[in-house]
Amino acid sequence: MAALDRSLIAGLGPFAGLSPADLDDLLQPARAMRFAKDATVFDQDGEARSFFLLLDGYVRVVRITPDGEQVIVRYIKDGELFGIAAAIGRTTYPANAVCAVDCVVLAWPNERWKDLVERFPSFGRNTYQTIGSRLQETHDRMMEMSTEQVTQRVAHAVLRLAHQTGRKTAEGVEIDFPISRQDIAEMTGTTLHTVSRLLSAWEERGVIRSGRQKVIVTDPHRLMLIAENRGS
Amino acid sequence: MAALDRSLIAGLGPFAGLSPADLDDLLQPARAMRFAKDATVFDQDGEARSFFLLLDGYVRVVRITPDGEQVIVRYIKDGELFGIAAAIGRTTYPANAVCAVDCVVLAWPNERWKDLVERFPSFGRNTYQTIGSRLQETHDRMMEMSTEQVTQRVAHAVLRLAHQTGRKTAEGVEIDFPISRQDIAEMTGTTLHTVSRLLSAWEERGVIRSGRQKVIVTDPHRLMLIAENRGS
DNA sequence: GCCGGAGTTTGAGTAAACGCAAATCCTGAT
DNA sequence: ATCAGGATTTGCGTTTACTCAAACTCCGGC
Repeated sequence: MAALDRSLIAGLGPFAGLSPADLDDLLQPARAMRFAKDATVFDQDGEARSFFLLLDGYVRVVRITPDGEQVIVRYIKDGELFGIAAAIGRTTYPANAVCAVDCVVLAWPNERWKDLVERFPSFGRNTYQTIGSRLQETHDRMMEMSTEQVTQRVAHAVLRLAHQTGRKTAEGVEIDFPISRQDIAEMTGTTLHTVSRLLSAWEERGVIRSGRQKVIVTDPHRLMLIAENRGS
Repeated sequence: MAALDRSLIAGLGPFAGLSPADLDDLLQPARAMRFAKDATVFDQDGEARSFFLLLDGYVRVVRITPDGEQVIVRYIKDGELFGIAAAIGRTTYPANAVCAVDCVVLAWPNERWKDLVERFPSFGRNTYQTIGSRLQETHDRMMEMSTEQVTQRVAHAVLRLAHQTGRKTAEGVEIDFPISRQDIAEMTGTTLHTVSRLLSAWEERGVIRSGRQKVIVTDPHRLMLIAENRGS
């Protein structure tokens, strides 16, 4: 196997502040892998053997309830670490990771975690910061679930997706991967029917354009007003 | 000021695996503080100057929404760290910390965080593990909020409190600090009215005994069935 | 012992969102 | 070009839990 090139990961958040030589060292134990759309990178409760960096694509992190319902925890975009159970002392993965599109992934064996963090402290710090901001985000979503009604939650979710993974087009900001009504429902704790009704109403009023597994936000400001419960 | 005695923290989870000498070192920069019931240890968005260990009492971690609603994120019990913004690279506290009863707290200046973690790596590992399990717990609650209805959420919350902070009495397991219907509502994303109706119904059926700011679980098994949506 | 106020209970009406059902649309595969 | 199946839309009845309102209870302080 040819060595991986350091340019793959140079400049990515988790590796900020590392020298070219460090990057080479860090890449040494990593393996590159490809996954087709809808393939799972790891399974909930499966033994955590590796931690991952998403080089290209989008990964959906999904938890399954005891009675089979799905909840989408977050979307991972390229440049982000995921499956970092090792960092917090877990031995199994807490959720499924499913590719929303074809993906390219780097995988490190979990045994190397301790070693790598010791040799590259800034990598450790960056990773813990990532975990911290995810904890923060999760709290934010928990607050939304507690205090907002469905309309606002869906508006917030769409705005968040557009902001984090949006791609500018002629019509507006388009969410950069295929996303169904069902997906949005699983992010916001509602049903695909309700999501469909909301999106239809917003399209009516020119706030978004949408189609099969596609959402384009054409009037972010208006959508923000809806999210804040201050707009039509 | 007299030096703090290492027996204060010996045996607590965050300090597992440290020698008596290490404990003394660790305590060196710490200050003990007392807070009366309802006093706030730190404020949401306030500059994070310290991180804390709860020596005695119970602390409620509360987030306030932009329009003033409160959401109880978690309860801290004695022996737990809290306000560890520094560990995840934050400079402000993400929530309020309010004493549910009179409390005794140790506070370390945030500047010492990096230093302490470097000198006592096991302390760092334990702390990150704590953060990890809180992330986990938060995800669990988010799933509950997404997929369960109010009855089950309240049942789960009461069970969790009884389990984590319960005190055995003649009648059953009593939650160890004063907790109002309003508090339970703010933990589960509902209203005090609905909580009151549920508790009354459960008391009717002998599952709990309750009073002013007091809840005793007399039939945990039955309550668990309710939480799983498999019981009356 | 009395009083004030926070905490709690309970009722009635209402609104939000779900569940079910059926029709339609769209896309990728053949 | 056709077709099958997933995705979406939409209507309708129902349920859940909220809101508003009012009464009640109990504890702590004077």
